[in-house]
Amino acid sequence: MIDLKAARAHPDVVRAAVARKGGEQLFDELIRADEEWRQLQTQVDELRARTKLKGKPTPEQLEELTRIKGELKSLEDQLDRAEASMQHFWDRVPNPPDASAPDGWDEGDAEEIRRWGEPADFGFEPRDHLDIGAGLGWYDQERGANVSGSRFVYRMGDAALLELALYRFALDRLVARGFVPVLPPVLVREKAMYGTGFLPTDDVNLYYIERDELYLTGTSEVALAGLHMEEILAADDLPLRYAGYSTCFRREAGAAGKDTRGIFRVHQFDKVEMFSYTRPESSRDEHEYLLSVEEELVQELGIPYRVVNVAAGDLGPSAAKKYDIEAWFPGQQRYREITSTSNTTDYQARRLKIRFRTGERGPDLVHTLNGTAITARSLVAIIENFQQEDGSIAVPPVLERFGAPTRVGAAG
RNA sequence: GGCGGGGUGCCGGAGCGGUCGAACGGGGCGGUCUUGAAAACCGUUGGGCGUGCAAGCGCCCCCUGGGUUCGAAUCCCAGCCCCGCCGCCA
Repeated sequence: MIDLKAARAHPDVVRAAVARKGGEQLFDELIRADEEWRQLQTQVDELRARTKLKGKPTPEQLEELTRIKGELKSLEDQLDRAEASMQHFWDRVPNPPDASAPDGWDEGDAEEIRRWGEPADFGFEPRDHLDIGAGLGWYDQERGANVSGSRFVYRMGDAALLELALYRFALDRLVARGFVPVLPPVLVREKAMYGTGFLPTDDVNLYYIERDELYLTGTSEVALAGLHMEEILAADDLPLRYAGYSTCFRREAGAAGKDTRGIFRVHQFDKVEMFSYTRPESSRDEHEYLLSVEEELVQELGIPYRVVNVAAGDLGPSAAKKYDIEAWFPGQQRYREITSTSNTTDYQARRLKIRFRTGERGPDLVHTLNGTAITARSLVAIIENFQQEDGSIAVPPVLERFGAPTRVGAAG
């Protein structure tokens, strides 16, 4: 949710910002509904004040009370409806994008910030991860589809070990930086999903267990953000940094026909996710920090990549600013997203009611940020970038001590 | 799944249906005392919303949502959560 007080004080400014995400209609509706709600609120408050009596009422007072209560009843019904309407739009107006997020609406409008590393010159026709793993029994799409449907894949053999090594590697590096490692729940209640901003706008992409009224999380961001919901944190504890490892579930509605090959886009994958709670004035620095951690991890693995600043219109509802790291994928001959870090400012914190004690004034909302450390997609990048002509993979040495096989797919 | 107990402020813990946003203790903060600290003493200390430049004023909140009542933290119903015991099963 956006800052309503700021929206009332400077509607033009907020409207213009939100318009870069296509939210100007919703914003106008919100302002209109808010005015109606406030007007009714004032009326109701005044009436209620008149019903406040100490001790037993006299017969005349009783009569007066009955009259006021009748009036209150209908006014309160109106107030409830007005509030519901206001809340409806408030839930949907997106977080205003940061001024430094470029204009635009899709991937092509992202601004490239820098490149690192050189795509390898193979001297042979590079294959994609599926071709490479084919003879090695790494990825079984057919049986995955048979058991679970399309976009479900078995990862087996050395591919499984490599993946686990990658997660353990990321966790190790994050713990060394002071992140608290977490194995979070992947089934969450509606309020956690709502608070993180995936509901109500993104519900087609969520798996839902109707019987227990629980949602499967598409990222551990949900459980990590929910970890402190409805809490007032101590200022001295900030920033709080967590590293969550979990399986992620996404319906990928609207992605039909896209990236159908291999494990690039699947309904279920694993991820190590960073999540920070900060003071408002620190979130920009924290965002740069999360990006730097992501880059260090990718650099340590030696994967060539570029960093892009995602266009305002391509941000989700929660993010004010987002950096993607796009790795070079030789099998596709282009850069594709492997990690993403967002500053959601106070948007999630307001929904989740996460505040911190300021000392002077009352409690203030924290800012929350998230960033991918490693996903299975990074493994795809490794397989494709470090493939050898003989079909083996030159595994990044750092992964060995985390259980990766030293040479995989080797002919000899 | 069955039975029982319980959910009150930062924590512990009271609360005949009206004078309770809430006793008392602890903690925090400010002060007195002290060379400094401790102890002692005094004071202070929940959140949200509306309105106002502000001081302030008003409304709402004692797990959540309904209900009874002129009036509910206190009574009734439903839900959620926590604790204990039994059963079943990873």
